Amino acid sequence: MQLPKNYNPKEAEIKWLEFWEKEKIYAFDPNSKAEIYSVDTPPPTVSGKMHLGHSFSYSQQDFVVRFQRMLGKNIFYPFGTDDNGLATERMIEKMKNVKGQFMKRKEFVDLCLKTLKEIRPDFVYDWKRIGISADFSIFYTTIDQHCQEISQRSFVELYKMGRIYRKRAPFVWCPECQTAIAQVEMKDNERESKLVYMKFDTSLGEQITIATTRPELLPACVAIHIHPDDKRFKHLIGAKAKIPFSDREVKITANKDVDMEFGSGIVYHCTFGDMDDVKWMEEFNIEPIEILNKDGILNEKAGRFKGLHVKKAREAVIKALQEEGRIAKLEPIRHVVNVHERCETDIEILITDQWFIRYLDLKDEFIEYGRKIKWYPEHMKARYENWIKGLKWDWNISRQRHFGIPIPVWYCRKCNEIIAADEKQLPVDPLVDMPLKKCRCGSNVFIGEKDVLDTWATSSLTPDIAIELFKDKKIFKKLHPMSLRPQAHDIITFWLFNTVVKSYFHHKKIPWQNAMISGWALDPKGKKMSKSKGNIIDPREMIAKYSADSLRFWAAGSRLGDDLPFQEKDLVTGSKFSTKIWNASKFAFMHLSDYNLEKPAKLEVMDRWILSKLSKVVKESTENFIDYEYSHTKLEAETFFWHVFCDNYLEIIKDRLYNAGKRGKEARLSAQYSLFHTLLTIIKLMAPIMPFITEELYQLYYKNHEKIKSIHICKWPDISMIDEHAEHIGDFVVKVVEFVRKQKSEKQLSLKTPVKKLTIKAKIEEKDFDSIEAEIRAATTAEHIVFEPTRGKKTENDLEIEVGF
RNA sequence: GGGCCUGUGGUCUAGCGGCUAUGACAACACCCUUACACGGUGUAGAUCACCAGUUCGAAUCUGGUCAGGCCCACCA
Repeated sequence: MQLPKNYNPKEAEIKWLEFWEKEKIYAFDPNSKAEIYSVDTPPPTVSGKMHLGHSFSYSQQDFVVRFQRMLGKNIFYPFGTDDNGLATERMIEKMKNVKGQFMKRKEFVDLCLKTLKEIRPDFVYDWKRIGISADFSIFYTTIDQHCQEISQRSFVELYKMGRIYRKRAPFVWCPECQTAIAQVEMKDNERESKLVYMKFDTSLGEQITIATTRPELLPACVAIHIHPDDKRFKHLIGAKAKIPFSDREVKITANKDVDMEFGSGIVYHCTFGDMDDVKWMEEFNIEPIEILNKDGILNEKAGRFKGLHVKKAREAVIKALQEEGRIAKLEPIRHVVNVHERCETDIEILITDQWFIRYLDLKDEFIEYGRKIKWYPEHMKARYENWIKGLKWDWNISRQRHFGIPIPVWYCRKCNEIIAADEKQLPVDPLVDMPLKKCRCGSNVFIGEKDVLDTWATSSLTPDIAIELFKDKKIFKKLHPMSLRPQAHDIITFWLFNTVVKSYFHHKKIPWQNAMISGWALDPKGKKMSKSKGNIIDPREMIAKYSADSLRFWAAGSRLGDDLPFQEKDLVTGSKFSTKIWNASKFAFMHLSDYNLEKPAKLEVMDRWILSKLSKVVKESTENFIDYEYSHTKLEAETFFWHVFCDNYLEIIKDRLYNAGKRGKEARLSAQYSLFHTLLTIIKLMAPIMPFITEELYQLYYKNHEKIKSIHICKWPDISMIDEHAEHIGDFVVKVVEFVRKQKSEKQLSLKTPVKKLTIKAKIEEKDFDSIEAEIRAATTAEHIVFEPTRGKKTENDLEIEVGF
């Protein structure tokens, strides 16, 4: 069998992708009796492009899945895309140059759906291209009817449980997107700003100075706070302060939350500058004064500043204060403001009607559930618990957007009663559909809820969504809880946590037994990759330049959970590995063309040596893979292949393979047998990491013998041919060979140069030496060998070698 | 401010109680050896961030310091 000189990954990888799909190699079999391994695959957010971080973490989960498949398990590995929500909405607005808010909802939603349909196949192809072995026929998109139904059903069930409520409450709001956003959707932006020192009159006659970065909220000031221990000001507690530009007076109250060091040491309490303001509002039972509209423009309650946008109002208030001589000073300040991560707009806190899931009373249960899940790596659990302990708000699930899953409720026009959809009628669009029953008051005139569900309210149901693609209820029992949730560490606090929450409510069970948490791909300097920094690496370019296998090989180089700085040269390593295994296989297949699986009566020492070492590698690799330590498996297989198998074993057996006449047919057969099994095992060990080239090599030679369609459904190697004695002798041979090589190298001689006389003194039995003398002779090109066994006190490692040229 | 993680030759990395501390890339020297020059063999290069402790013995365990990363909170 003659292999082409070079391996061409560009052609081969596409060929095998098509083969796997056509032959349904990764299909889940709902009727199989084999143990199931089910995966709650993260649905990537459709953005038209896979980024390097995706290829990193999805490769890592794929290593594990492919390993589990080779253990003979029935793999349930669905694939979905997350294309519901604000991210998609903004993407479509950009792509199509439209604004959702100026369109009819239906029209906009249709445009989104149509556009998604166009771009989705390309997007999903990126995942196929890196060799993700999901069953792409088990497919969902979080905006499809199936997901809508499940998501709305979850809402209705929770509503019936009394877990969902609607409340008018202060909440984080994006004036640009005009929707409520969650805590996790915010990010910090550092900014140059002015700290404004404003002078207020008090009922005691003296003036006080208050420092703020938000002077425009002046008309919304509801109180002044002073620390009760602040000697400078405590006499003012109980007095009143007059709000400039209005007739209002507010109370000066004692509040121990005040930081006496910041600004002037006096806080003005507005509606709402930050979350503290909200907290104090409740604590002191103060009525808010809402001066901001949803678009960030001040309303009539702002008096003379009405109609101005926040930023304009800020300047206007400063100017007005200056005119009245009420500015003590303006201090430049660098501070951090919260912005909406999608559009980088400063967030506001507004009082709006929102839907919430009540869950703060269940923190202990959620922590308990987290402890039932096995975390890989374990320390990631700490992040989960930390997050729960710090939770302060119920889960806001409503968004004031167009594109999303509608909240399935109506309001009775007559009595304002909330009517939830009937489970039978799901999915519904309350703006189009009507409830099945009349209101209790007898009315049948309803107003549909306009709000949609936040995307996490749906993606927290991915286990249900994926499993229910099979209508058979028995399947659910087999698949739930799922075996594995793979994901990256940045979304532990929402996607992972939210899924646990939903599973708690709907199933009273953990959603999965194991969670494997990947790290991040960082830029070469170890910094996070982001568009704004311009340090993005496009995985597609890397695949085109190297190969998907090389990219995966790189991703296997980092331990689970660790971040990995990207260096392009690391992809070269993967490609080199491919070349090496290609060439080694070329050699092996050449010498195995006449081999027919016969087992020799007796295995030569060096063959027992390699098989024994291989057995240990297999054992270690398997154990590591079971613990999600694919990087160890990769490293071990790599090192064994390159340095034990290629550098030494192949060199040593060449003589037997080429010179059967001199060394004997049995000796050659023994080498063939070992070569066959060792290489096959190496290819299998590497198959989860490098699925393409291993498939290519398998199909070229081994398939004829193994009779299984693809290497990826072959059995994971299980060999135990440990032979300590052979290892000892074999190691001795390698030491001698290496020593001679070194001598030749130092004398700048070709490795072919014959050795006239090779003298070896070692603690090896003569009969053992006889068994490998021919191997040493061939591998060192020695013409004459003198062997002296050493006895007595010398340790086993004692070895004296003399090389005479 | 709280939590978690990390700190090993120029770069990345293995090791996580006991050997002259892995390996890759880069550098240098040599070798076209019948799988591979997209290769092979070798050489040089690390006081394992710093300090203290536990121990017969620490890169490895404990405490502290410093530096970096991530998450959370705060920033009136």
